[in-house]
Amino acid sequence: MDMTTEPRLDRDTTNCSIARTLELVGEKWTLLVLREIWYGVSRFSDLHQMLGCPRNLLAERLRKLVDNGILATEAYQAEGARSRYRYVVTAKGNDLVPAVLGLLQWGDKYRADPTGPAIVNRHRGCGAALSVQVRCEHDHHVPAAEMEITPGPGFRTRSDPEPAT
Amino acid sequence: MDMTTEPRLDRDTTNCSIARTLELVGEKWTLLVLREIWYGVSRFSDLHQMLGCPRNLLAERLRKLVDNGILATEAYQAEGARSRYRYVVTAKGNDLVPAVLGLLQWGDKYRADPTGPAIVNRHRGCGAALSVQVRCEHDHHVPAAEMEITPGPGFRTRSDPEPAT
DNA sequence: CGACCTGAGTATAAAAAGTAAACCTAGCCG
DNA sequence: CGGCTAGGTTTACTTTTTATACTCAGGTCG
Repeated sequence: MDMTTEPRLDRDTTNCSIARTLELVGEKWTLLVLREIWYGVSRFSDLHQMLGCPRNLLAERLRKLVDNGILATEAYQAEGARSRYRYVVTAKGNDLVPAVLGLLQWGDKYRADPTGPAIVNRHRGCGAALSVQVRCEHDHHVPAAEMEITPGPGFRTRSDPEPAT
Repeated sequence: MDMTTEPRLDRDTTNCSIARTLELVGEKWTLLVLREIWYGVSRFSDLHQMLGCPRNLLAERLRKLVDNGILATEAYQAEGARSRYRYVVTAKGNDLVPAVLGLLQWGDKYRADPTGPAIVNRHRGCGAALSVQVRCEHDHHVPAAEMEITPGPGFRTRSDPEPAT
C-alpha cells in the first residue's frame, strides 16, 4: 500500500464495495452460517446445533441471505417425514469464498490452534492445498507493498453532487 | 464445495480460524477502520471524520487492533504542534488484504455503484488491476465446485477430549 | 502570563442488537 | 386422538452501538 501521497480527506466514503458487502454479511453469525453450509450442514436445527447461536438470529440471518440470493432453499424429505426445506449456497454465495478463505488463511497463520487447523481445503483430484492470492492481470503476485490504490470511475468527493441517475 | 458425503454433525466447531479471525476484526467498523488506514488516513480525528462512527468505538477498535499487532502507533508532529501518534498497518495487518479485497471484489461484482467502483487497486509499475484468486499449490485456479474440505490435524469431534497441551 | 484552540480521546444516556429460553405449528406415527 | 419432530416465533433480559457532551495536554495568541 503506497501512501507517499497525502490521502484525500474529502473523499466520499459512501460509495464503498467493502462497506456494502459487510452490510449483507458483516453481522454477527452470518459468515459462520455460510461456513457451516459450505461444510455441508444444511438444516435449521443442525445449523443451530453446530453454531450454538440464538435461534431467532439464525432465522433472521438465513432469511437475509436467501433474500439476497446468497443462499437458496431447496425442498427435501427424509423418509417418513413431511417435505421440508434445506439451505444451499448459490453461485453468488460461492463468490464469497475468496473473502472467507482469506479470513481462514489469516487465522491459520496468526491464531492457529496448537494442534493445527481443523480443516484443510484442497483442490479435488489434484489434492494440493489451497491459498488465496492477490494477483494482477499480468498474473504477478502482488504483495501489499506493491498495491496502488487509484480512484475509479465512481470516485466522488464529499462536495461532489450525487450523479443524476 | 463437494458435499456428496454427509456432514459430520459431531464436529467440534470451536477450533475454527474463520471464527478466531472474526473475533478480532469482525466487529462493526473494524474492517472499515483498516480500509481508511490502507487508504492513507492515519489520525484519530481524520478517521472519525471519514467513517462517521462513534468516537468511543473508534478508540476501542484502534486499541484492539494495536493490542493485537494489526496496527501500530507511530510518533509524528505537524509543524507547530506537539508530538502525537498516528496509526499504521503492520505486516500482520497487511496479511488481511486478501480477505478484505475479497469483500471488495464481491461488492464490486454484486453491489456496484452505478457509476462504477470508487477505487481500483493496481499493481504499481505494471499498472494492471488486481484480483483475489483461490489457487492450489500446483497453481491451478480453484473454483468453489472443485474445492474439497478435508479434516486437518486439529479436527476434533464434540466428544473428543481437548488434547492435553 | 493567562485565555483560547486543537487533536485525541472519555463519559454517559438512549437506542439497537444480541441472547436464552419458552412457546407455537404442521404433518407424521401409533 | 395424543405425542413427537423440524423449523421456526415470541418475549424478557443483557450487551453493543450511537450520539453527544465533556476532559485533558500542549501550543499559539495577545
